Amino acid sequence: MNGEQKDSRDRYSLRGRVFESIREDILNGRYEQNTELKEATIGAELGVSRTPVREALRQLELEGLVTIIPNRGAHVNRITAKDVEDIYVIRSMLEGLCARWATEHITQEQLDNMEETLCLSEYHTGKKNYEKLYELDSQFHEQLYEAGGSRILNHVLSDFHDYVKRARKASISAEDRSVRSTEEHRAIFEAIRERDADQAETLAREHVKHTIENIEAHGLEKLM
Amino acid sequence: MNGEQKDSRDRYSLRGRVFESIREDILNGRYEQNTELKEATIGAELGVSRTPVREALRQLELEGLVTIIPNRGAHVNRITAKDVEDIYVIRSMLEGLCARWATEHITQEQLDNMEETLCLSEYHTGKKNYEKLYELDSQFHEQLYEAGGSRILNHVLSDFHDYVKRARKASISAEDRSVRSTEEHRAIFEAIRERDADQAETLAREHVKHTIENIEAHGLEKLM
DNA sequence: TTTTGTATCATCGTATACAATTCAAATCAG
DNA sequence: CTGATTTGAATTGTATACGATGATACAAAA
Repeated sequence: MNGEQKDSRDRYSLRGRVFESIREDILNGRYEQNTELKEATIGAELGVSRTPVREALRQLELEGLVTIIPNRGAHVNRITAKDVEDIYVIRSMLEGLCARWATEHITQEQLDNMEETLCLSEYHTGKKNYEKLYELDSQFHEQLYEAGGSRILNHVLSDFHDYVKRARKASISAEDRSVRSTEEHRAIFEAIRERDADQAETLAREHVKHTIENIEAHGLEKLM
Repeated sequence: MNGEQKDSRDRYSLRGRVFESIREDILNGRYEQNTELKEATIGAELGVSRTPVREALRQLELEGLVTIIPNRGAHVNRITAKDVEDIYVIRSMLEGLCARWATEHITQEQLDNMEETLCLSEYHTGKKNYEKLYELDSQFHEQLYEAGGSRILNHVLSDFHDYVKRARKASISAEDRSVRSTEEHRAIFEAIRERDADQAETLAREHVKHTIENIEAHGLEKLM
């Protein structure tokens, strides 16, 4: 069901699979806050030894999704409602910046790919196929991050994008929002294609702001 | 010589020490780009087995400081001049946001701690003690990040702050810049204390912008 | 000469073994 | 009964063993 995957991540090694598995479980809210993650237990559940589990936990610690107390163990650090709010404020600024940079750097091929995503989005918006729409929304933003041409900015934005996936999923599944969201994507794309950096930046900022407003209107607290 | 250390990082375990060691070496530019990092070699150099080295390399991979090709090995990913430029643009926005949030959240105790740092900075600016000044500069910014009250924002800003440490060190070691920088810190602090969020945001943004301008004036390329 | 096959070797990926640490329950002194 | 101490089970931290993977060199074939 889930094709999304950062290129840098190793989905084939056991460690990579364990990492993705625990990460998804945390980001999808399948653990209570502070749930203890025991190496042996997780290893047994996933049918691997402690070694790859340890490595995965160490990576998650660096991301802040897990807290490790030496000699005591690892605990889940959920993304809180406040985290989501903070991320949206930060993303609003940074996606604006990214759209600006994309205006300066984007290639014709990247433009074509974005437009293809956009067309599919418009099609599935009509069909109210929210599952697919979420995927396309992710894809549009990832293409934007790529087009920004900054590995640093891409890195933080991609992480944030993952962290708020639950909120984004909820948001996109409301009909009025999905329509507006797709329209806003189109507008951002047009501004980039027209090389209007100011407009692209403004639209991208507003788009992110509208998204969080929609999420909060539907109740962020009860989501997280 | 180096007291700085994120609380979350484990400096006592072998893995923690290996992680910090390699990370410092990369951030201080002691490796060529794409240097191959062999688990056994590093382990031998630091007198530990491959296990903690592997865990450290996996963490560095997540940060983007190392690229791991499955079954082939780990390679150094240096921070490039472009990365530094990008980081300063991003930091300019985010430190502004952080100063704004700090204005809303800061406690009296945090204000007192910042002022103490500031006094020491002013003292050592006069003494031209650049080593100490760099440390105090780091401390001021970390206190600001803490005062912002957002673990998410703190996390990204702290990482970025580490990533540009070489540039920051070079910048602070120029007399005119060190004086100006300390003055700007003082101004940001006053704005926060006076609860003037707009002013704090503007000053923080400008401070970061001035820093990168100074660095570029002295030649960023040859630094990295 | 170029290509292809194969042996060898360095290195990684994972499992396992063992040491160190923590926490709590049991024991003991007062 | 209280509080300190000991003991032991559970868990993590580190080292090592072993199989798997991919690189390299060189020989055989085209």
